[in-house]
Amino acid sequence: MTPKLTRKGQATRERIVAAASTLTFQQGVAGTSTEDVQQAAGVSASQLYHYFSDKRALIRAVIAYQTEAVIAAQQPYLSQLDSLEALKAWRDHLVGLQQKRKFQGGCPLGTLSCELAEIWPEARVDLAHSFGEWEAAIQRGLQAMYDRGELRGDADPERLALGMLAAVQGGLLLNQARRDTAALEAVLDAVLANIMSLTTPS
Amino acid sequence: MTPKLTRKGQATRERIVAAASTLTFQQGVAGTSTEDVQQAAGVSASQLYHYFSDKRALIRAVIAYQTEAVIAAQQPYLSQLDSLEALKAWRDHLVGLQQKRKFQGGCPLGTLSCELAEIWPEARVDLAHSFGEWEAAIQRGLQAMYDRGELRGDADPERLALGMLAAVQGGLLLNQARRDTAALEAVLDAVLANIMSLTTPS
DNA sequence: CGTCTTTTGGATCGATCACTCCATTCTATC
DNA sequence: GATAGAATGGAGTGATCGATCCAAAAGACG
Repeated sequence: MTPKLTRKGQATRERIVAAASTLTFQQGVAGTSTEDVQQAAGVSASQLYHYFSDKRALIRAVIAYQTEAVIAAQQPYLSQLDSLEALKAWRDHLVGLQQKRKFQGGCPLGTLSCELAEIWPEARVDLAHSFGEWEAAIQRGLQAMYDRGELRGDADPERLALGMLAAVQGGLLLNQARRDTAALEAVLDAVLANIMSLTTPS
Repeated sequence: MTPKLTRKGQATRERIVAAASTLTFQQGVAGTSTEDVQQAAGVSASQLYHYFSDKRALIRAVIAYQTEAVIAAQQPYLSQLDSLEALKAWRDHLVGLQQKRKFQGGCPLGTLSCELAEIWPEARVDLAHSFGEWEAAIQRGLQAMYDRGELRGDADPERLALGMLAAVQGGLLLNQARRDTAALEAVLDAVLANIMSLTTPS
């Protein structure tokens, strides 16, 4: 089923996915033609269709690529969500990243989901799994706090993680539309304050 | 500048905008061809281009149309945000609406923003204003609570409203991807709990 | 009724897009 | 170094889409 790939072939495939990811992040899926990808990756049409059966296969690879990229970028913060300071550091990281990006692009997964969810069921399922992985990473951090007794017994790490992820997505969406981080900060601070109210008095 | 429109012409124009709004909500802007709109509205190509200079002009009309629709749908709840019960009623309304829609489509403005923000600056500005109107409507409700002394002095209605809007957007985005309202409920409840913690003890 | 403007029908055009095809070059493995 | 499979180059194709044009019908208004 899977054709053999030489080292050179793997590199070319990777280059195509990376170029497609950058372009779709900047211009959307519909706004990125296969020719755009070819040019950005420095490959010919036959190369692109040698590694991907069609544009959809390429975009699914982009989804996987961005999922890994997003999780990897968050991991350093999420892996040691052991205190409220760590939560705030994560918050500041997100806000700072958006400022560095000049408030452009929003969340790679969020924009993909918005564009594809209703018109391509398989992509929607892929992205739901991506969000699931991200949520799980947040949840592990909160669960660690819970297990250490830093969160009250009636706190629900799973539900808090899901709400946190939703807050990030909504904040980034408005960040993109408004070209400032006020909404992102407001919603993250609201959610963080809620978590803070669920900590055990020390 | 604006050509004269007879009553019949106004009706035709309205029909085109309504059809385009429905289609773009279901399939996105890029996924909706002018021919799709023509067929759904029952008009010919010359009619569409008689009332709109190009597809962009039509989409800007769609943005205005959806903005009014969204605000109008929220208004009954937002206009009397005079208690925590009213906030919860609004929350339940949003959740119930998504269930009725089978979790499809998300927020009309949110999806438009995701798709257009980076590739069409004017649309981004339009949508930022749309979000601004929506936020203002929420803020008026919270301000009323504040003025009545139901919110503590250090509560910031403007910031709370912005965070609330972001929570709605993020919740709806994940609602669309996951096909359930768990994320929407989680983030709204977190934000509501935060507001509740800012109420004055009665 | 007459006439001027608005509205409508429908064919059509040029550009763009996803995708294909065939020939050629490279590379792994023995 | 021989050979089979993988990788590449580049022209080309059919379909779709946004947009245009000209002429005809409908409506407003004296």
